[in-house]
Amino acid sequence: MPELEESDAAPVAELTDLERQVVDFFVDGVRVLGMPGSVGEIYGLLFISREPLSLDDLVRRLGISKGSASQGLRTLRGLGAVKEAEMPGVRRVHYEAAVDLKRLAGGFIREQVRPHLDSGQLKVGRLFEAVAAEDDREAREFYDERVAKLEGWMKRARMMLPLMQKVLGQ
Amino acid sequence: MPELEESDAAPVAELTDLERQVVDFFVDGVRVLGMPGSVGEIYGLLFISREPLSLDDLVRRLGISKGSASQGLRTLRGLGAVKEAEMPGVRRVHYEAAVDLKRLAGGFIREQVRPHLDSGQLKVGRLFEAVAAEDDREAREFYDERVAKLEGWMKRARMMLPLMQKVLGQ
DNA sequence: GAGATAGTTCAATCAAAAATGAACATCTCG
DNA sequence: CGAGATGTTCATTTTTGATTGAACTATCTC
Repeated sequence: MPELEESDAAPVAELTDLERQVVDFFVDGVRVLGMPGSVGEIYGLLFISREPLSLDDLVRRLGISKGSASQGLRTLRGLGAVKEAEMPGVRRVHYEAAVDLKRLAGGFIREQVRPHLDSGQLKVGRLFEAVAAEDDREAREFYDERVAKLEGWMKRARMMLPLMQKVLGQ
Repeated sequence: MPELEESDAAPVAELTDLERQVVDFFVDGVRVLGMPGSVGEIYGLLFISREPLSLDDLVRRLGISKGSASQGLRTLRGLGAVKEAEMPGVRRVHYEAAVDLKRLAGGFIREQVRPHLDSGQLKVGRLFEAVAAEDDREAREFYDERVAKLEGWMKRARMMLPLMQKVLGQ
């Protein structure tokens, strides 16, 4: 007794159990890193696919919109998390997951971490200026100590980056 | 020529320029770490305050609801990012910012990072099971290699934690 | 122990972020 | 060319998650 067929959709292979689990794994992963779930879906499916997939493959298999897929691929390209596969004679471009952790981490740091650290740096500079404008000496000393602490925190955060690269790389 | 006074609100000291900047700094900071902005507001104001503040102080100075303040303080307590100040003869409990980076990082790792790593660990285990159910030998080998890679990534992520503690601590 | 004071909870509201999909390029090759 | 195929953009819709605020609990004070 077949259920009502989905009206007029092209027949699309459901994700296998394994694919579903991997996709979900990466959805969670990228969410933790502050990125939209669709990016994780796309990367996850590419990661567990034995052959490169086109944008249209992703749309059909994941059931997401063309817009999401396009935007998600743009993000992944920016991170260096996908590579275009050479497919002679095939027009449509196909992607595969980049699986070099060092490169992935590098991309993430460059695109998502560095900008925040840099703008934080700037803001600390402005904080010191704001502190200098304080008239009361005792207050100014307290504020100065706190902002200096903040500056130290930012410095340590920057120290983490190469260290991360080291642990993750190779 | 004074502007129209705010109707009937209790007179509340506006945040100073410095306070505003520090609060904004921490709002951005906690957002990057995936926490609600109000948590950053509260921690930021405590961080730059020369004396401990009560929940009600936070509500009035930041212009947030009692609910947000209560919930935000709960989160910060969970992280070990605030301390209750001893104030003999004062009923209402007052808080001050904990400013030991090692402790802050430890709290963040314990509350926000560890749970994700643990659940990821579990999921990788289930992935290996799903791979084992694959019939085609070639496919199974490919999947197995990929999931093993994932397992390796998780291991490296776990290696990062003590390292972070080390760089940030002391 | 009655009334005030302090703080928490949680259903309802609101706002920020993500996803959609139609319109718009840009190709490709017959 | 020009007709299909491919991919991007972006205004709108949807979803998610944060915030509010009223009701409630617990605790002090006299």
